[in-house]
Amino acid sequence: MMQVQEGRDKFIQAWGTLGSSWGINRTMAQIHALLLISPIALSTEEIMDALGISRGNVNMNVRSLMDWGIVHKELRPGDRKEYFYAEKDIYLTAMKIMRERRKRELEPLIEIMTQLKQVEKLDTPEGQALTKAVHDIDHFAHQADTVLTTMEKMTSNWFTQQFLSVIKKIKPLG
Amino acid sequence: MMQVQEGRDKFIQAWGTLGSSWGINRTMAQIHALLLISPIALSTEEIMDALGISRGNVNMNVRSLMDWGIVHKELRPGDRKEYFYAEKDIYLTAMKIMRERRKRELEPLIEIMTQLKQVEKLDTPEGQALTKAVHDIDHFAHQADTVLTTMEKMTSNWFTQQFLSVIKKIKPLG
DNA sequence: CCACCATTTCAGAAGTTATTGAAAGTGTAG
DNA sequence: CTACACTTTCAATAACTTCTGAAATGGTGG
Repeated sequence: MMQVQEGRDKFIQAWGTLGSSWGINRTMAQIHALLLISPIALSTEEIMDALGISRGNVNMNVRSLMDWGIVHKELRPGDRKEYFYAEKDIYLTAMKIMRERRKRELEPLIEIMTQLKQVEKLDTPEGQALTKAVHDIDHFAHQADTVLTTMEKMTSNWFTQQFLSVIKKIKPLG
Repeated sequence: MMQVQEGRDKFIQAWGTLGSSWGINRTMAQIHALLLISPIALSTEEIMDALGISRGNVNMNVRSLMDWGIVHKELRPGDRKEYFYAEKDIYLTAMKIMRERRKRELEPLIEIMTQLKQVEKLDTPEGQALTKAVHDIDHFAHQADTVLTTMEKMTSNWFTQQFLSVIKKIKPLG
């Protein structure tokens, strides 16, 4: 049977590979994996040691992960160091990644298509083919945007409801 | 008002940029864009000239696009050259890309998680955190797989129906 | 305001991926 | 079988991305 240490290594390695096949860099994905399976928040040094990478590298990638909103900083009283931990809810994590990609990729695409709709409408085959492609992609992008935005809202509702149901369980005591 | 030539260039450039932010390489995306807005199938040489890239590069990337099933080969009688054209239905294109990514990314992920479920279940915080992460990701991956597979089936049904409705319009004559 | 500890930045090094172009391979017509 | 017209491969190299580590910056307690 596989030992925990071996499992952790495999997990980190697998997540890194998956990350790079999405546009995410290997190290960023590995740091994310490490934090995901760490029960406690880790310092920069601990991440450096665990993955054998430099201080600068950890800093840069941890910052990106925080930009994506899937890793957070923890400050401990009487300690100047920063400790990092990952969002542990995998659905929420996936949703945040989707949200970020929608913003970074879909929105610019829609913007460019809007510009391209300004192309002079010529009745040449070339002109028509371009106009059709732009129209179709614009339409598609808007639909995709709607679907993803709806999913985002559903998730945040679901999240809010979970949160409220937890609150309800506590409140009756007061 | 923007001219057609300027529009084509912008379109190709935009698609290339988008492609690279997804894991697709720039040139592959640009060739796809070029074929998408070309009313006729293009030869290797025509693609080389239009994008200013080498023969080998065109060959490799056109082949990848055909692997994804979004570009096809056309043979003209009495001509030894191969001509390439893109699938013009943007929804079908998107679906084929999804299908391919599901196969290439989600399936390997599920496989690795299945392996990792074999990790010895220890009651240490480390062991528990790993077990939870593996379980959650496995569950999520299966759900995502189901959603995407369902979408694939819906599209192929929709496609079949479109196809059948075209057939129906023709058949009554026979 | 200084000393200290931690974070951030960034230029150069290392590593990775894409591209070229020429050589090898393929298949067909004569 | 050979010449030809194309396609495919692949080693060298170019382009790009990531990583390092040391220096600059930031912020806190004394």
